[in-house]
Amino acid sequence: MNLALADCHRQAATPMPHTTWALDVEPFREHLALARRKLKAGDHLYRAGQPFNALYLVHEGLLKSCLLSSDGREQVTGFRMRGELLGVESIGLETYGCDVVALADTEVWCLPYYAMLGVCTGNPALQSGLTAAVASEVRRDHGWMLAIGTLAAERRVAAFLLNHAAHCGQSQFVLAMGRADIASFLAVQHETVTRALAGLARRGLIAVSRRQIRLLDANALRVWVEDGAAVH
Amino acid sequence: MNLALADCHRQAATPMPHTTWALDVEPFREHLALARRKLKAGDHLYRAGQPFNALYLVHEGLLKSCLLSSDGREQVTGFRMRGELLGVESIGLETYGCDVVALADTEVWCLPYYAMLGVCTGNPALQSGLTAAVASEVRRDHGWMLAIGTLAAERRVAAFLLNHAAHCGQSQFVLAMGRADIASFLAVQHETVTRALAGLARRGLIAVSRRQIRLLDANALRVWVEDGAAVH
DNA sequence: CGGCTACTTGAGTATTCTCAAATTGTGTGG
DNA sequence: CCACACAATTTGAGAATACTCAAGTAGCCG
Repeated sequence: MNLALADCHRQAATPMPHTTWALDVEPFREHLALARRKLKAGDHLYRAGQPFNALYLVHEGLLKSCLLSSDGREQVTGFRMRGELLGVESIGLETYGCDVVALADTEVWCLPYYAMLGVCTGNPALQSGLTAAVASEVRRDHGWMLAIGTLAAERRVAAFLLNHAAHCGQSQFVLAMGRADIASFLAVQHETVTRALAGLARRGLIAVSRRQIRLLDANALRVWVEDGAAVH
Repeated sequence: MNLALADCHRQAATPMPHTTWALDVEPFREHLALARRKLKAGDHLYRAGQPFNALYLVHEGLLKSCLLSSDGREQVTGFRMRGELLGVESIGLETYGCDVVALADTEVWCLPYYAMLGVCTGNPALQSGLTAAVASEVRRDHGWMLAIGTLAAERRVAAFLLNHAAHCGQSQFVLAMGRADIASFLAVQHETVTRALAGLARRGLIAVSRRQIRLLDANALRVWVEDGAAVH
């Protein structure tokens, strides 16, 4: 059963679209007490090196996951919003493999991993669903590899906005992440993100004011992204 | 139990290092007849759109997986060699989500997915191991996102070579993939790969002749890659 | 109202891309 | 076994994108 029904307190100001949940937690809820955890912008959900013991399902807010290499390089590997899973990258490790930081006020549901596995025993569909959820992370990452490998900076930013709009279910939204986070994720510099947004606005495809974004014509934007690739 | 023991016919010319298997197939072998499949360079293991029904464990050879977008952009999302799993990105889908092509003469073991799930029922450790294998794919992808997002072209190529050498367990090897495949994977142009290899050779870090590569000093190479990142 | 951080903008530079051509290696047929 | 066609790789030169550094602006928090 989808959890969207549980979400009956949404505010009129922000019409909540139907949420697609990465994982159906109801079967687990029957056996486990799912703790909630609230975070403020800047708080860490977990850090690389801490004992891995739980996955998290985002109920509200936005988080980023960051990978830090031994020599100090840093990479934002993804953003997660309502309905998405966190921590799957660390399954099979003893400690978390990256940092996850809230970018806005956030609430997550804790899914104690080993307890989950216990519930899965005797219910193959559950574990299989978990495996599928992890696999979909792989596909998501491959999708971004495609974007980063084949699109110029301005089109990457456009693809990012389109993706964000699709997740929000809205063409107008406020980016909780800063330019630097978007830049890291898209493998460009933060000034380049700024200029890309300005460029998209100049083309009449979007309206930008700081973190407030509005897609003026999402379809035209998508066509423009794909057109650039066709020029060969 | 590790399958490396089964590999007792290796040729003297190519000393086979201890193979780390992405998945322990012995428990499955007890219940399933694991078919083998041989491919020649250029053959497809599977194509996007074909019914998803099996994972594959590479026993010998090398393959690439490619993602093709609706508007014609193409991206190599990874290379897989002995011991590595293929098809995990398609778990949860009805059809495979990308193309996988052999880059050399290759042999894979077929792991019929739904039969595997059957075997996993009643053996939680097995399914949990499969989930962990998928999760490690996520980590691998994040590692490459880090490299692509934070390293200049020449250093990306160096990182690629170091990774390849580590997988082979040798500092001298023949790349089965062409410059274009490496280029797509690393998000640069194929001429850039050529120039990067020439540059690394000029620095005395490697020796290159077509696809024959030799790391003259793997440690120095690694230090050089990480040094470039430290300049900030 | 400071002081701070995030964002924007500009100018010059550097890396990488693009396009073209030359070279090398490979496989095939004579 | 050689000649030839083809594919992959290399190299060069100029152009373009994106980066770097620096300065200025704007919003936010205390």
